[in-house]
Amino acid sequence: MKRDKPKYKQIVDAAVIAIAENGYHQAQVSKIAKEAGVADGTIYLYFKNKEDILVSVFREKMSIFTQNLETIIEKETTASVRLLKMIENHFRVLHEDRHLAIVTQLELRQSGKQLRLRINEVLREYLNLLDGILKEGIERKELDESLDIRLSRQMVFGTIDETITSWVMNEQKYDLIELSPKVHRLIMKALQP
Amino acid sequence: MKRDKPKYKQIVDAAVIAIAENGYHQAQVSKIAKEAGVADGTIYLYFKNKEDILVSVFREKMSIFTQNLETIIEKETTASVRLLKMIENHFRVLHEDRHLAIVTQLELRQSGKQLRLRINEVLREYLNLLDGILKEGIERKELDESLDIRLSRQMVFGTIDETITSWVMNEQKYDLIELSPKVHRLIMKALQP
Amino acid sequence: MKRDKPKYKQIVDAAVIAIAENGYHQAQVSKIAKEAGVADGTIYLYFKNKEDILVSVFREKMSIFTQNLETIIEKETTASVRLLKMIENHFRVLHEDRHLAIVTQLELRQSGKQLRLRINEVLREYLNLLDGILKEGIERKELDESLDIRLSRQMVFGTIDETITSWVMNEQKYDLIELSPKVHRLIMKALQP
Amino acid sequence: MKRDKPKYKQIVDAAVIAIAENGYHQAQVSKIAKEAGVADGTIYLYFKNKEDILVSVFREKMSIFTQNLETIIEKETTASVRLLKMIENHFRVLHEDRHLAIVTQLELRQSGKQLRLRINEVLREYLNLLDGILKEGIERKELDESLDIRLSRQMVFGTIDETITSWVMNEQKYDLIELSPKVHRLIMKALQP
DNA sequence: TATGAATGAGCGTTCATTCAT
DNA sequence: CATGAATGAACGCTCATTCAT
Repeated sequence: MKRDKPKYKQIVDAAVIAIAENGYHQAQVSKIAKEAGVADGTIYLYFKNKEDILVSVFREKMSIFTQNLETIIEKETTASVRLLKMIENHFRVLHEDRHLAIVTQLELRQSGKQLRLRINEVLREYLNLLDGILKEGIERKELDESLDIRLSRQMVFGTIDETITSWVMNEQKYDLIELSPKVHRLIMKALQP
Repeated sequence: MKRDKPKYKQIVDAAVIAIAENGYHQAQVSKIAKEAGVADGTIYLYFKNKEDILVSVFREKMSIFTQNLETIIEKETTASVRLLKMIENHFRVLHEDRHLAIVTQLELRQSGKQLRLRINEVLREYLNLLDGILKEGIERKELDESLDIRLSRQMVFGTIDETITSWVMNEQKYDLIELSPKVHRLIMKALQP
Repeated sequence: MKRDKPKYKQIVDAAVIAIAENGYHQAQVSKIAKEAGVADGTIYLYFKNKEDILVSVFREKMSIFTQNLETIIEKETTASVRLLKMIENHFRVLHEDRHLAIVTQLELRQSGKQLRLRINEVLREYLNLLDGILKEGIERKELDESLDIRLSRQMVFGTIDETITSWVMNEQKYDLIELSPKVHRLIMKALQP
Repeated sequence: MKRDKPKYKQIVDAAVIAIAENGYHQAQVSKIAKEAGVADGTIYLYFKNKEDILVSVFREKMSIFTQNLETIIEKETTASVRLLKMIENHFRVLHEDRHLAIVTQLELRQSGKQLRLRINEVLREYLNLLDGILKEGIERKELDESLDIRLSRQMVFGTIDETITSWVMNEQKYDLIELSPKVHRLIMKALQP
């Protein structure tokens, strides 16, 4: 409820760790509380219920991607570079936070339908930015004007998502970031005029 | 354990319906048993535990995709047509079985890490066939020889998967099958020399 | 749900003992289950929830009073004797079951409003029989015809109830049954023409 | 602990309102504090614990009945008139304070055994005055000399209490005060020589 | 084989009370 | 005196699994 108090972020971060280390279904509220160094009851001063913690985790962390992407769109002008930076950003953030990668790619997807829907609302914002990049790219003739926006977005996001999930499932053995140019090249080939 | 007895398939089919109609977390063993028309205890004569039912659901249903894809590879010779037929097949099977679509795209993903790993083993077989198509296409110069197989596979599967999930989440409002040529065209652009 | 199975009565009786010995708020479901010699979960095969156990306790036990009173009304013909037998019956049943007396007079009254209302529905049946005795007594000129039925019923039941509660609160030190004629005489004086 | 400070009465009054409006089990300390316009912690400067608040509520409010009854005994001389005035007083006070009526007749009875015993101590004072009226009435031959004091008291109080509870449960739909003469007449018939 | 009654471990949430400020 | 953020113990209920018949 009080999202600016330090304890709020403290609990969100603890939740990421607890879920990553124990799995979604084994991340009991008491474990999150212990990880955060607060009492069980304290959780409920900052969150309505357990689902609220999980949505908050997603919203707080997803905002990193969204904010970075907004900055990228401001700084860069071509669709191609914007997409490259977007991929790099997406890969880098998750590469640098193993726990977060596990949580977003594997654990949070185990949530029930209700939670999934609320998570998708948050994701929508990120995808809207991606749509914007694609639309502007088409207007500027940088991208193939016969492209279907929705389908293109699904390809871009689906490819990125599948690449990361594969990497997480392989226990993050290889370097994800250096895949960026290859992924970018593949995607651009599909999108170019 | 006895996978050929009719009751085995009966329970697997009941599980698909129970999960699709109630959601993963509300598909209790007793509901599956009732849907199958057997007693709760009977389930355990055919399956080791609940997870075993779910893995079996995935294996039995995934084999439809795999078998169809094997036939496609036999009949068709070019990578492009094979991929088109593969997309069409994938879309058609799920378009014709609403329950199965919901289960594979949404519900089964809510399972724990252990189950997901076992499901991925089953999926591997399908992806291996896809890898084969890509490899042969490259050898025959039909596809860009600089392609990274894993990355390409992730793009193809990621795009297909994301497209279907979007469709399911939109309550299957539009026609999935007629998206096939557009998805195929997009993918081929990325893969072509 | 299955009220005729022996385990149903077993649990109801266990609940009376558990509540009498521990108090309403300390009679956890697990204590009732232990007292009944069944597992916690078994309770829920026979009762919808904890409230359902408590309503059942009251209904099952109250039916003793109601059935006895019906027999008394059949056998006896005058209002005076019927009331005497009713008082004797009420006192005797609770005198012979210390636990039940504690539960009905003290513990069950601690229940929430919802439960209280449901308990009152059960009690209504008993009070309706009492109303019948009073009405018939008035018609036969055995009782004062200027009596207000509701008020008279409240006096009769209020006096009986208060007498028993006092006895329970005094730790059942004196003999309740032998109070019957005195209570009867007092009540009859008020009701007689 | 400081019962004369204004904040003490402020909290007691807030408790009556909070309990009447929310029910006994939903009248959390925090709600009482809010209703009283003080912080949760402040409650504990004036009361030992929650039970102490509730006993105080009963003691403070019961003193109204007791004081009025003492005045009545001083002013009136016959047992019959004293009882009539007592009934009228009891009915009037609760008729004029809906919240208090709900709290004393319904909500406060949901308290645990410990609290009920302490409440009964407070009630004893009132009942002692009633006993005095009855004893003096018998000595003066206004009442039947064969009466058992305790039993008579139980009848008088039981009838009054049951009448009020019925009225509260019927959502205070009819006029309670005008029942006084009828209740008085019924009781006097039982007590008269 | 098939049954289904019985089991019991496991967990999200509430709320009276405390105590540092 | 007053505050209100923090505490943590306590409990009803579910459901996968077993086993006597």
